[in-house]
Amino acid sequence: MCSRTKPRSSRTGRPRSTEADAAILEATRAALVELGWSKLTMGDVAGRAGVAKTTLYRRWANKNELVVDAVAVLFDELELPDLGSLQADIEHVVLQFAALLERPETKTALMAVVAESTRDAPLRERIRASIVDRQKRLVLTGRRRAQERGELPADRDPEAVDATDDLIFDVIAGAVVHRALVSAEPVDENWVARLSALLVGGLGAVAALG
Amino acid sequence: MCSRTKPRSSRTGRPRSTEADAAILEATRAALVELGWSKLTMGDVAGRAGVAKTTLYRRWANKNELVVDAVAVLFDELELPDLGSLQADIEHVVLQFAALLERPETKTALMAVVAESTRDAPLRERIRASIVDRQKRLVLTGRRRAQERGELPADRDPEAVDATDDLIFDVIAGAVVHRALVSAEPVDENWVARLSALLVGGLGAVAALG
DNA sequence: AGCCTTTCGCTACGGGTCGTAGCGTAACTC
DNA sequence: GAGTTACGCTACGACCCGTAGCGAAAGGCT
Repeated sequence: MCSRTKPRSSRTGRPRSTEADAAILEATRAALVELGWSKLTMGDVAGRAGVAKTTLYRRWANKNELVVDAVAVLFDELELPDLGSLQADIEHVVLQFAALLERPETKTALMAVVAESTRDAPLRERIRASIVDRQKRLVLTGRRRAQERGELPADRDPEAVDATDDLIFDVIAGAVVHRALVSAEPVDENWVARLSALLVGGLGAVAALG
Repeated sequence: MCSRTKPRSSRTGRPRSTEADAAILEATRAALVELGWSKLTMGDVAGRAGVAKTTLYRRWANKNELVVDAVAVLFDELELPDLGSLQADIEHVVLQFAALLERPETKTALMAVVAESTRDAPLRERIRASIVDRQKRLVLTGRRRAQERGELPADRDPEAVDATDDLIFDVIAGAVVHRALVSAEPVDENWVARLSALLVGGLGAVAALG
């Protein structure tokens, strides 16, 4: 980020209103809660934010990118405190992620923008940078801690480690999303306990693959 | 299905054209491939199918339900041949499911209708009945076969069995979808081998929870 | 201060899609 | 043949999109 000669407001002229930025993103989340993704319109968001519609289009090219930015900040809440065991860490982060998916803003927006991203590479990259990578970092630190505790063996083949990290990430995030949005059933302690038991029990078998 | 007094074409009057049904669903899939979910319009589908727009609205209330029906038939391809071991069965069905998700019709449509279903209970039920349950059945038969082979212990607590079936379903389907659509990386033999190893290795730990 | 540049709110617009209504015609049942 | 329903077609109001043009506001630069 900020890699190309820092064109921050291009140095001259009237600067972008940061209050407008915040108001627009806040209005977008409010509109997502009330209307949902499909009925959200740019004009409605502009009205809520007390801003002209043209001001939205100066900042975001379309509804998809606006919604990604509006929802991305919610994923800053995700943290991974050290609870002393791999299983406890997993259960904590899964419950956190599930709580995030229960919020109406994310519930209606996340799948929608992912669906759009299948035909829009820039959008896919934006989602990856502002949402997906932020979650994936949790997997890396969780594994590192488990290795420091001796719950997992130290790294041997770095490629295998990366592949396993990718797998665990897709399994955890995918399972929670599928449970919450497709099966539409609660992510409660019972379910989380089973999922974490599956992961902790299965990680040894995966590591044995080398 | 057909539970309420079988109103099949209500007995009198001109019957619905089954050719039109097929043409519309086929046209919907073609439009999904060419245009994707967001740019697909009812008028365009009607034109492709050689049918008036009003004919579409007599059958489907909106774009969501039409697309669900158009995509649902693709999930009939999913089968679970007995390959002799739980791990082989898992790997086969995962590769099948991944191939289905690689098709542009399903890739663009599946996440979109799931996103819509978060605010549309009838749509959610339609997806469950015509797509989700069809996949879930594979998990049940896979488990049953593994038990018959002795790879998994016989049932004790039926509630625990149901909970584990639900978990396995969400983990497999969720992981594949997340890998294919969110991470946007290939579901290849390497990845599938790791996933199935994780599942087979972890199932014992889950069963121990009772 | 004055000039330049950019953003702002506002209005208006053409283009497109939605979902429905109304019509005359076609197809099937009794 | 009479009754009923589906069909194709056209037209329509309503809505949303994304942009253009305007004068005014808010900064930087000399």
